[in-house]
Amino acid sequence: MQTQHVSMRRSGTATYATGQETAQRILAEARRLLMEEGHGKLTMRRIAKAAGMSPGNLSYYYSTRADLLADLLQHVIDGYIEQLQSVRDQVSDDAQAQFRSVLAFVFDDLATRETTLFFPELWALANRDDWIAQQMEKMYAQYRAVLVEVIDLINPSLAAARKADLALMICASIEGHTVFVGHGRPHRARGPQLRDLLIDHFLELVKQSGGSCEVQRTRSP
Amino acid sequence: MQTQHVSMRRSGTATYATGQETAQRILAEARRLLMEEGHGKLTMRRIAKAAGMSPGNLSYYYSTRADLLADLLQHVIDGYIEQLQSVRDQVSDDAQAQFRSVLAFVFDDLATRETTLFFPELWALANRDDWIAQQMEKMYAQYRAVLVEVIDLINPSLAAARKADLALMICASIEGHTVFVGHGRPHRARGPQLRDLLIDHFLELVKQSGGSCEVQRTRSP
Amino acid sequence: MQTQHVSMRRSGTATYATGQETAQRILAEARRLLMEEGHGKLTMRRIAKAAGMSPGNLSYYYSTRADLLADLLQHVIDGYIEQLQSVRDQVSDDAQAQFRSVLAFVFDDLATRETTLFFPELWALANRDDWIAQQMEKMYAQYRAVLVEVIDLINPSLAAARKADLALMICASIEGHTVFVGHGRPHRARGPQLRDLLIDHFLELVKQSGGSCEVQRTRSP
Amino acid sequence: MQTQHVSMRRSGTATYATGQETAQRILAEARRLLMEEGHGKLTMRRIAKAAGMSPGNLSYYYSTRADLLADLLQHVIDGYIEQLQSVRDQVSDDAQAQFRSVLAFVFDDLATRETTLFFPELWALANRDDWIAQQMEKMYAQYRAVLVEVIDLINPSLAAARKADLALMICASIEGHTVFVGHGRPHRARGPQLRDLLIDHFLELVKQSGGSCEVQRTRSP
DNA sequence: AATGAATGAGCGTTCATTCAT
DNA sequence: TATGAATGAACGCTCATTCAT
Repeated sequence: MQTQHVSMRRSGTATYATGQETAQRILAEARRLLMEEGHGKLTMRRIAKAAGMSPGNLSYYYSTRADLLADLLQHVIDGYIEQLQSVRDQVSDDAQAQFRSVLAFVFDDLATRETTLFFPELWALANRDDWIAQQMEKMYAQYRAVLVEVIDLINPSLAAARKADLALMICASIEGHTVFVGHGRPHRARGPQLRDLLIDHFLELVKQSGGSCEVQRTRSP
Repeated sequence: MQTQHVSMRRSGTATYATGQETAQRILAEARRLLMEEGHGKLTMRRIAKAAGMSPGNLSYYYSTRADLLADLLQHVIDGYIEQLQSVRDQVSDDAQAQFRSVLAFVFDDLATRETTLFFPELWALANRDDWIAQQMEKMYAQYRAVLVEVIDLINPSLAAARKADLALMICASIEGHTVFVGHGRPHRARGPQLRDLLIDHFLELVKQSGGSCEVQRTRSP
Repeated sequence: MQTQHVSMRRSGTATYATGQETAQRILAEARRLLMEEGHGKLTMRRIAKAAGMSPGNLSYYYSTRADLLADLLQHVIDGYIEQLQSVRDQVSDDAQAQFRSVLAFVFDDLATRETTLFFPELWALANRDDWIAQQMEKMYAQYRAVLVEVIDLINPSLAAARKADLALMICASIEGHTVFVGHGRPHRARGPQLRDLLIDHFLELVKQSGGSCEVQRTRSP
Repeated sequence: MQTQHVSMRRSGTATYATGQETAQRILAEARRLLMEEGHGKLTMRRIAKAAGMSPGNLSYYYSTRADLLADLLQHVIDGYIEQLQSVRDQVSDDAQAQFRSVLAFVFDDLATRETTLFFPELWALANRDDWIAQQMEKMYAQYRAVLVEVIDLINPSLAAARKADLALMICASIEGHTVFVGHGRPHRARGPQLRDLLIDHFLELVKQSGGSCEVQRTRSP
């Protein structure tokens, strides 16, 4: 919308080893700053200082703040995707156990300082910037793809659209808890209880859910 | 219906008619700016310009940005609380119908442009500012209090702590949908389906849920 | 030079009793603020607030800051003159005792918080504003007039110009101690010793000083 | 002769030639402004404009006004110390001649435009800022150290504390004349007479003064 | 005699960005 | 690759002042 993002954001080609390292350092420090101070304080100067370089040199790597922000987001999001996939690869055989452990991982992660601070910033940013919204959706799509696979293992008879809806609802519901039981949030102490309550309940829903994704006001008899 | 909220932070007393109008205009424009542009662009100068006044005069009404932000939040939050209470007062007798209509209202409201834009900003702000976090929690506490009452009508046998947990979980889960099915968000089209699916299922959960708030891994007979 | 001071600075005529009181209050509070915060923080707003009135009303009494400052200076200076004269009236007969007590009063006064804070501000202001310089000179002239009278009592044989020079030198020397032994200054503890040393010696000088005001490199026979 | 003082507060490293020049220009213009306009008008913007640069660039060299002020003070004070020491080094052998020439230098310097304008500002600033008070005291301490040495040459029998008191009293007395016989001040014409009167008199005092620093009310045989 | 309301300039400071070296 | 140096706009905020009421 407002900002035009190109896929190649870094202008310093970072062909030498030192340049590569510097590029990594920039993203790492920017990530740290974003988490610890919020995106309002994520200024070029601060990033440059944190990465031990001059503002001039930072703008050699990223000529605009928007470019840096774009790469940073990719960087952070990639990290989450990796984490999620490694979790999924670890658990095995039992479909329900997989379901539980994937959701438990996400729920527990949401209470980390990093995630609690980062995601609300991301959500707010996605409201103003299409590119960010797009990257965010990509990330969540991958997350939901994992969920759909596990749901399919548990209840293959469900319609595809139903599975997608269930995954979306589960994902959204869990994300919503960030604001309430996240790091430093008022109901953090209820986190574990809510996590188990939510997971149990969603598991039941997946198991018993009918084959249609049509609205079903009543499910009785 | 719109109540006139008395400001706690404004130093301009707004005793004259013109002052009253100006005070209203400030909050209205600030609110609009917060939603349209995000809190990063909610500057004193921009608000002043939007309200058609000099920066000096704005700081006659609000001597600091924090004061203005505080009043703005109160203003917006009070609006939500009012809406919620009026919804609750409208629905009648049947407890389950009350449950459905309160949750449906919140879910539908979340898809309005205003709410979709405002709440993520609020969540992000709450991470950096204790006062905002506190006001936000107050608002959600009132919301959940309504939920707890309705839950109590449906299933009085539940332990108090269980009711509180259920209300919290329901509230958090619905809020989470803002980012996915809110205004302009990628899954907005699935909103109605997700709403009904979620509400039906939470209703089931409330009805069948055991009396204890302890973790119950198995719920089968 | 820069500022044009008129003799009638207050525009509010203060014909009513309440107006008179308000005018007094303004000066009193302005004086207090000047002493406690320095003239850099002596703003119209602060004075208005301290005097419990609106800035608008303050500018009814003093339409510009310069006017207020002018009256304030007069006010403060008048206070000092009064004090000095009352001291002189109190001491009696013995000329040398009068000399001692007038100088001791000035020296001790210079260590009060008010004087230590006020006079350097005055000196600095006098460098930029002729009117202030003029008022200050008037004040010091009155002070030195007293000194000259006392010197005359002690050693009438001195030439008039010599008496004036002595008074000026004594006055200047004592004032200089403000910066060193004034309130909160590093050598405050030596104040009493310096005072007595200085007074004793100036007294000797007055007593023995020859009749001419010409430069006398050698005083030996 | 002019030594290049290394700044302690400047953050711009001024490694290039242009940077060096700019740094010099800033201090020079700031000094000029302080003397010409007074410390109340010594603003960052004015300094920047006077030095022909943008406010942004000024704050590249001095990130805060306090830092600039600190360096400026050091700059000016260092200049005075240097001057004083060079004066002292120039005069030779005769102790009394040294005494006369050091005091005469200070007294004459006090009538220069720069000194008359600068020192009252310094005294006023020292009342509000501890750091400034401290630097000022350091400067005067060095000045008095010179005086003490010369006093010691003239009258070695004096107690150390007595010498210190005498130096302090002489220093304070001379400084006090700034306001009366300084540049543009009403009694400037009497300067030379007062200078000689003062110096002669203090020299007598130093020569004849008893060995104790105790108060001596009577000195007569 | 007093207040509320408003202006517009100025403050110190931070910012993204540019460019010569 | 990297730094030093510079710009100009914007930030929140305070100020003296004005004026209708």
